[in-house]
Amino acid sequence: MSNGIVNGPAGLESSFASLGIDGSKSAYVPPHLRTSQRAASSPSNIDGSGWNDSRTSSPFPRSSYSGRGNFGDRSTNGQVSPFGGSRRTDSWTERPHSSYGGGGPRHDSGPRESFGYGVWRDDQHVVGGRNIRLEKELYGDAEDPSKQHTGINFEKYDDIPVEATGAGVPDPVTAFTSPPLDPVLLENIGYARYNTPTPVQKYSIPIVAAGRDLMACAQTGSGKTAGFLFPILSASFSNGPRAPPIPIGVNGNAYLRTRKAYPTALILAPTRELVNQIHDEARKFAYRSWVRPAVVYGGADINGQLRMIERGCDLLSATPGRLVDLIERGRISLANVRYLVLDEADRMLDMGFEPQIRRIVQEEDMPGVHDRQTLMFSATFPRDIQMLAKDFLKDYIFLSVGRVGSTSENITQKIEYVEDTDKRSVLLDLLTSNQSGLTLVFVETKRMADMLSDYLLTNSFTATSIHGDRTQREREMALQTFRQGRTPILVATAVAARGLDIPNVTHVINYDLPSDIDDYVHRIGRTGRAGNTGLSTAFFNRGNKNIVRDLIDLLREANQEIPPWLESVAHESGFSGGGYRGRGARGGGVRRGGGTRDYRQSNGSGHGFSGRSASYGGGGPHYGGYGGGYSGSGTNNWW
DNA sequence: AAAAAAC
Repeated sequence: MSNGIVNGPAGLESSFASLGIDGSKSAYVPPHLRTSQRAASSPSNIDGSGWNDSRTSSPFPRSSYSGRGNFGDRSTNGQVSPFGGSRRTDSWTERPHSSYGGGGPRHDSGPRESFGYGVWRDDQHVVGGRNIRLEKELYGDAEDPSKQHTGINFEKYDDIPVEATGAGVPDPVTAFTSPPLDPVLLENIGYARYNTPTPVQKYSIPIVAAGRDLMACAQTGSGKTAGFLFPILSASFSNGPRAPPIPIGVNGNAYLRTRKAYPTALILAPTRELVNQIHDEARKFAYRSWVRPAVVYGGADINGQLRMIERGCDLLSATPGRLVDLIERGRISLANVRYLVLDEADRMLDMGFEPQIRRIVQEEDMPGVHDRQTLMFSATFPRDIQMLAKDFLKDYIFLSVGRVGSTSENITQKIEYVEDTDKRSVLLDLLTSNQSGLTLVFVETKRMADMLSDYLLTNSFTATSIHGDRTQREREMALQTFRQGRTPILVATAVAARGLDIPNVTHVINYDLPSDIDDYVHRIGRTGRAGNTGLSTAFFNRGNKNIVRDLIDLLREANQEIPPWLESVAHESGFSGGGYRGRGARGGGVRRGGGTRDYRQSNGSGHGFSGRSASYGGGGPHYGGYGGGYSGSGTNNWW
């Protein structure tokens, strides 16, 4: 597999095209020359300063401030809207980017600039016309590997065990149809070439549509991002924004009073790269609608982000710190939030993040738990985290969904005994023997990430690194060149462990094992994506004793070979509950018999859950037999 | 002890 090394990435080429550079004839740009051009085309360059901002570039559109639709650009809207979706607009979209130049937000949008963007006006959804240039940017070409996706065209869907518990679980849908999905969203789903809903989507769409809260266990690769974006966007398209909380027109014009954005949906995630990834998805599915997706995170120029949210901020993806900053500055209000999503929720609620989340959700102006819908997603959901999470949820449905093709089938997990002093040379051996696909190497410290990537470069391996001490620009560059196969080896700290959806990662190497088994689960989840196989290799030595019990349990669950020496180490470290047990509060075995379970289902919880969680095996034809406990499924070694 | 996340 070429990894796209040979064929220049389409995104880069199109950026070159807009620069007047013929990218197609010089696919390779030496690293030392790459920076300025690449920086300009970086998908996360959100400084908004002109043409080079590929993600927010074009057409920028109407503000979603408190008064959206009540004043201001009404005349422009009027000119755009009548064309609806049927009118071809190619000629308009071929304008050179330079017409937007000069930087800064544009408030004087002319009619043609609104193609691709709709508005909410007079209590109606006025859908924007098509914008072919934007479509190419959002959806790429079918052949472009860097735009490929999870969640398409896999027959294995029907084999995946699903368990939904809670009172009154709605029947799953079996296809993308309208209803229940908004027709505009359906068109966007078509543009993105998603054909069939994944299991998590089959359930999340009706659950969210029914107004229910949700706690969902699902791996990256199971389509969970679309799992929350689809129902949220669908309902938003139909219902429009909430009325601004600030009385308009005390003096006839609230316009001047506030530059505050009032997002309808807020999505929180633990790393900057992850919110970026979510934002990219949101842009695809919000196309032509009134919903303006926005993204804010630290480490990047805040002024560019301010300009971006001025141009519209209806569905906001954010890391917690920067969001709090913007709230303090009075530029974002959460008063209009209808939907709150915590992605990688177990991380968001663990010790490091929980206070910030609590502040955002409970101590700012966000509507209370009964006046919003709250959705949580994660690949792992320890019991203690479930207990914490219920503070933010109301009568929720717990959904547990496997991956496309069980993880045990897709990922071969190897454990090698390697002393610290030998790790480097063993790594070189591994890399030499494994040449196709992308390799992700996890280390425990930022310092080690630097040292190791430097060592690999010295030994003629094209590697780069990503960790929290690198600048945001460097981080995004590393991720981008990795995705494109230009640097097919990425040395990473835990920053890259969760959620990142990178096609073609064929090998995950745990150069240093994490001390928490859930972290291990997240890390190896970067490979073995839908329809592909993946290899995971871990270097183990006596310094990793703390994880040995959980690791053996996990390997056994996944039907993996367990090296005899590993059992020995486990024996050495003793059986009695002395083994490391994570956060202590998790019940029983770590993998809990084949899936993370709704803690409300276990006996003795004494929480008084009413309505006896109705274990649900799915009403659709494909889900028979997957009721509580997965007892009916043949292969159920997933988690 | 380390990593992540705001300036």
